[in-house]
Amino acid sequence: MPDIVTIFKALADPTRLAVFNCIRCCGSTCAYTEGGQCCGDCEGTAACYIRCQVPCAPSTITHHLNELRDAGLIETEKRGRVVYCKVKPEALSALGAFITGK
Amino acid sequence: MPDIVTIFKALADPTRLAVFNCIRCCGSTCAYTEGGQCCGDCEGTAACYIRCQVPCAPSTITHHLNELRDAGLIETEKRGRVVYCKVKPEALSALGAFITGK
DNA sequence: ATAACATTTCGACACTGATCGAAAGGTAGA
DNA sequence: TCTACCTTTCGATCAGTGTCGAAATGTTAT
Repeated sequence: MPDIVTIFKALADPTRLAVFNCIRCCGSTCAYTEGGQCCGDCEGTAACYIRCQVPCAPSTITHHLNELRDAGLIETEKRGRVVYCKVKPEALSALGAFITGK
Repeated sequence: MPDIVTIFKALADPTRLAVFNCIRCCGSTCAYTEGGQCCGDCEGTAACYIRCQVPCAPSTITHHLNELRDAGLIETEKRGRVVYCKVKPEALSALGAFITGK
């Protein structure tokens, strides 16, 4: 269980926060490269999903996904050549605990 | 009203988070340099309070207090040569809104 | 097998920011 | 006024990290 500073650090970059929100708004699972079920922009396409929402190089996306995973904010699962992500509710619980003063 | 990334950034440093927690645990007001009412370590003394809890140079404390204030996390008030700080509940509310998904 | 595609690794670069010491600015008390 | 004290400003240093392109890895389809 990562500490609260690590969680804050993971969310303290605008690009990475956008990636996190993107994963989050897809519901429980989110295809890294499949057409999105949310926001509509990528609907039906097979092009990169997150990259469409958050324009930056693929290697940068990988970097941010690693940071989010290491902070315990998301889980990733690789199926074929596509990575699926979902938010870990425990991390949000840790944030909630911080707000209420533990 | 500062955005959520700014708030995360302000809390993403261990030293600054310690400063914030120190201010927070004093209740609504906290003397920067007066003896503390919490934690006990500084009780009765007139020496620097926050610096006793968070050992670093005075200029570093000033820097972190500025960051926290600019992020809307605390309010500061100078009375004489002493700075008094208190947490702004609105900032914690903004964090709560992020957790619940706005 | 070969091509196309999704992702990762690696190296490099630029920028941000945490930290300190020295000096300056204000304030309270002798 | 003079002194002691709390705080801030300034400049410098140094580590961390966000970003990218190129190359490598692994997977699916032709």
